[in-house]
Amino acid sequence: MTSKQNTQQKILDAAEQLFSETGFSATSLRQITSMAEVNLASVNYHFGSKKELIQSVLQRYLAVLMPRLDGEFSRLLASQQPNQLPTVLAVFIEPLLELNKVQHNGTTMFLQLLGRGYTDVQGHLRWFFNHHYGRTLDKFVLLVQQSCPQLPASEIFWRLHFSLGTIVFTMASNVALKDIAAADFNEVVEIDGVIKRLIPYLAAGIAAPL
Amino acid sequence: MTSKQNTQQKILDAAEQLFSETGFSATSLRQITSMAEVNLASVNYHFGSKKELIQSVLQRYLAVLMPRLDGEFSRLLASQQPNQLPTVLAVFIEPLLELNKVQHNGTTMFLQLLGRGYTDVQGHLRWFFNHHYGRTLDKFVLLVQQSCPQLPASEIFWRLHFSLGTIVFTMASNVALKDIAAADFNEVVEIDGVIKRLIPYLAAGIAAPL
DNA sequence: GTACATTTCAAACACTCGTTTAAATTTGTG
DNA sequence: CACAAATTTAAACGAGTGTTTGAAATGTAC
Repeated sequence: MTSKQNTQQKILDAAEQLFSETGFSATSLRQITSMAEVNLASVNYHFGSKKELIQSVLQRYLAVLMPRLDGEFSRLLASQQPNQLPTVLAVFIEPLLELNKVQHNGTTMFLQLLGRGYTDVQGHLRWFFNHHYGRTLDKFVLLVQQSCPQLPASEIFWRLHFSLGTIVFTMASNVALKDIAAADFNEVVEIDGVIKRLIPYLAAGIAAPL
Repeated sequence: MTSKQNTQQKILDAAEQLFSETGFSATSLRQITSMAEVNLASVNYHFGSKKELIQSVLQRYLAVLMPRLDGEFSRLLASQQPNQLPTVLAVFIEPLLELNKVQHNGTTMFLQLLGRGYTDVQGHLRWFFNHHYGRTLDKFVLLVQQSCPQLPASEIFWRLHFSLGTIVFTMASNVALKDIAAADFNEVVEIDGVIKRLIPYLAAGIAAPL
């Protein structure tokens, strides 16, 4: 029993690291099992298929993150007056940073994985996410609409998708961007720094005058 | 001679469509040559390798786009006083729209390809782009710096990459977004309309207070 | 029309991929 | 200890990948 847990965990750990570095489809099961020091066939034995392994890797983060997010959103929605947009964004982003206390490099890896999910394999992952966590996302959209009453809903729709593009793209190319920043500006940037830079940028864009 | 031109062109056309739809590495040479109705080996004969084919596909757009951009940037730089940020962005985006007059779906495909270049194969494409068009890009960064003298160069670096994410992601999911907007808001949006919406959003984000 | 260069073509190469199989091993239980 | 269930293991499978090869076909120039 301990060895089963051990094998599954070792596979998940290696997979999440390689997936976030190289992407889902570019990472082979042989790379994963080699890094995890387990047998190749154990992925199919424990998870069924590579597809299900990908979902399991994401699920480990989402199971921690989404209930927290849902709670925070409900809390903000309960307040009588509309919330400030930077507050809404911060409440969205803080549980992301909390992931670091659960797992080493949690936020970085999860957001890179999320970005990979959009750019790599769109199909089954998007369905998986919407099916399980669509309700929570609706709450967030409602919060933003309350913060920007001057904007029509359609404009908010577009601007939230613009923002999603920024987040996904930034996290998917996270490592490359950090390297360039280090080379060009002698900057050492951690994920927290990137996210802190992201909030004022997104808030200004979403609330921009028409 | 005509058949050689024909084969190369047919390969480039099929490759650019499949690359933008599926990504570089997920698209096989057999898919490309099958769609182009040419022999498998002709890719290696005419382009050398898949890697060089990818670069040729991008080069066909860049050869049209970058000289135009370079000219516009030089023109703006020649003016004595700094330019307004929305002006700089508009000058950057308008040549992108010009691509549509050169090739069918030019802008959409090119930006999707650009996005793939960042998320798929980082290595040789980034080198290729910087090596050939780094000077032009520097002019654009300089223009933005002149428009936002209060921002440090490193902050502008990050915000420009945030903006690139928005552009790439929006264009990559262009079709899906237009469908959702039409269904949810009874909006009929063309690519020009999306880009017009982008400019105030990006300008506000880039110029956001620190 | 012959000679030469260019281009096309089918076939094979060497390799990697995710998955399956069946035997060997470890583990839990009566 | 013995039996059965769970797990690990090495090997192979079939399919797909980019690339190479050498002969056939086509085009060009004398």
